[in-house]
Amino acid sequence: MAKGNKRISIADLAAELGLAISTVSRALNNAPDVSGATKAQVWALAEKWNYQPNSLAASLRRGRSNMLGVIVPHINGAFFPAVVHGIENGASQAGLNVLICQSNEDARQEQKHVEALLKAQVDGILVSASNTTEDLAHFERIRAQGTPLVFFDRMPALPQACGVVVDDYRGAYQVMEHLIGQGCRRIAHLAGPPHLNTTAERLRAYREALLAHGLPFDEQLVVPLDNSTTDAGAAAMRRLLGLYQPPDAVFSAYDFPAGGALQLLEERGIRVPQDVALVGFSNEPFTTMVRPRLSSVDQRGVLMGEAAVQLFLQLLKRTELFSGRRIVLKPQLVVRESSVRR
Amino acid sequence: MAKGNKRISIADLAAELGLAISTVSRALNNAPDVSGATKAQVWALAEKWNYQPNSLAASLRRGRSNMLGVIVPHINGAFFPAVVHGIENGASQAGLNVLICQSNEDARQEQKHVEALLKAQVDGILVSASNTTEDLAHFERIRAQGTPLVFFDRMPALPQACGVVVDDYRGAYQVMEHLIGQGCRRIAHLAGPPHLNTTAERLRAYREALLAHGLPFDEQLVVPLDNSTTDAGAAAMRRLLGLYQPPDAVFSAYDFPAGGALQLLEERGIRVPQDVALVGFSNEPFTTMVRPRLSSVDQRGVLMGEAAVQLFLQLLKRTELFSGRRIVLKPQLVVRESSVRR
DNA sequence: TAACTTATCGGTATCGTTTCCGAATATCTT
DNA sequence: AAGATATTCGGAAACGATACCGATAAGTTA
Repeated sequence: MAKGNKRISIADLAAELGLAISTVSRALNNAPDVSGATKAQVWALAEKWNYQPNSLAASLRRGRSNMLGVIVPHINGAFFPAVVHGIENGASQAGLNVLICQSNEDARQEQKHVEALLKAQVDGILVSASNTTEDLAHFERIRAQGTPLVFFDRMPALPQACGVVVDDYRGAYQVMEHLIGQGCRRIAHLAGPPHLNTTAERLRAYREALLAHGLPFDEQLVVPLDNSTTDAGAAAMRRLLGLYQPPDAVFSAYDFPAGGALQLLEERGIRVPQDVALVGFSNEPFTTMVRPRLSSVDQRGVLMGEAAVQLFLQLLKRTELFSGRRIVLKPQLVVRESSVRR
Repeated sequence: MAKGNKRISIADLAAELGLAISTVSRALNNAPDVSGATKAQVWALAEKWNYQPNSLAASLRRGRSNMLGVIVPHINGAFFPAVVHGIENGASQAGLNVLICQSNEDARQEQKHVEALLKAQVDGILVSASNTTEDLAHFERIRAQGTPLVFFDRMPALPQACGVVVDDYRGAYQVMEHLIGQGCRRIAHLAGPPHLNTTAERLRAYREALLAHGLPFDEQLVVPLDNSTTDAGAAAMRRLLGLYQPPDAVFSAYDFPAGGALQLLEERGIRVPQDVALVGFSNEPFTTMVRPRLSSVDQRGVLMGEAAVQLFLQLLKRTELFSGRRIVLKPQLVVRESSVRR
């Protein structure tokens, strides 16, 4: 072992081999203008001395850090972890490290994370916007810096934003057709935030599917959720049951509130799906553990993450070509006991 | 705006103000040997030009990157996301960025991630070992580099490893005392991997609690789980039900298998908790959604993450003082319907 | 008044790479 | 055999910041 405990650099290798630093550098990078013989020498010594390149220095010189910044609202539930997993798949294939940040549905934290990521010189930023994000200045700033930016799932209303989303409208529409096909005529909707593209689309599909099938759209049947917890779902369900004409089906924009609604219905002795059919959204693992099993819509998390990285890589090559480009994934309705009437 | 689209450096600021680069640097760092007047100048211009320090350059020079590497087996379920959340809390307080990697319970991926993190010059590494980690060479390498290393939850058998864990023995022992107190006399255990400290401790507590209460230890009642899924739990439960003398209680080392066992018992028409009492481990959110609600043990994820960062910070100051130091958190038994007999 | 602190700032080496450019040798043309 | 082209390597300038050391001016002390 050379140099005692100190970390060794290409200068050390160069000195030992009597080569120039630049030659060692190109040898390690397998450049074409280094002979095979010297490459072999360099590689051998690097191996022997366990040389670890200082990626900070390389990044500084190159101008890029080989790091990908990711901002998610949270990593609870199953969806965002799945996306993160997909991102890591794609990133490791491309030789990129991934910096993950949680905004906790807080716009201020999101801004902070954007600043931090830009300061850390990430090569690109992948973000799913928080619930509370109204001001979009920090996203503009990313573009201004020339850093590739791609959204996933939650896309803010930016004209030329790139991103990959699931076709929420289509998924929700399938839910509605399914419920209507099961004979439900008075379908309620537990709605997410109206300013989120995802939940807005689900609501739009809810409405348009009703009208398309000659069913009335009753505003009383649309209950906004304060958050995506079981409690919020139970509260919303309680309100629906207090109606003069309660619904015979509930389509929830999220799974956990659907679970909460299920609990309340159980307490009240209302049968699911016979009295009230129930469908959620996200296909959380717990949907198969409750009784009756909860129908839901799968959002293709892993696929979404991988697609987001692909889009980023394309953006890296030719920014202008992919401006405004968005990839739309097909969701998958998973029908279970909670919505099947016999 | 100056310099067109280019990112500006302290050299630009220095040139504009007629100062030396070094002075600008110290001004920005609020060094004591810069006058208040010039500091104000520098800060004003930095603000006006939206100067963003290049942390790569600073890190290169300083020798530390302000980044914390984290390796988790996965971010499914609720526990590890909670830990990650705690880590982010602690890290952001300390001004550190967090690099999160998933090993997917694969020792090879874990090694890869260690290499990547070391190459990325992280200031420290926080890791919960994978299921399949036998060879510990990559952990030794971290120590050899002088990089602080702290484990959480899953700790390998390294003599002087630092880490923060939950008292699995205590938690499991409480479970057993609870079950015995409920009148259960033939308690089975769905066991996790024997080479993991966590699950090994749970098994040990299972055994010792039995003996301490004068109950026999029957090897047939200990069923190893292939993984921590519901299917594995159902399979294990099936095996238990095939026994000549089936158990009257099951303590599962994880929640999801407990959920699977619950499903199977329901299918067979076996009442929980009257015929078989059931307790899991991890306190997953779904435990409150199934019927009967599942008793479980909370592992204090957020707290664990924060404690891990604290331990890292101490390690950073005085490595030698905290060698072998481990923080032990108290778990919390949460009793629900699945284990309460009346 | 000379010497000595103190406050403030400039110059420069350095961190470890990459990359451009040019030099030296070797190989290939007619 | 002389010039043209390829191959292989070395030198040196960056990248952007930090830190050591020395210089200058002002204030203090004897």
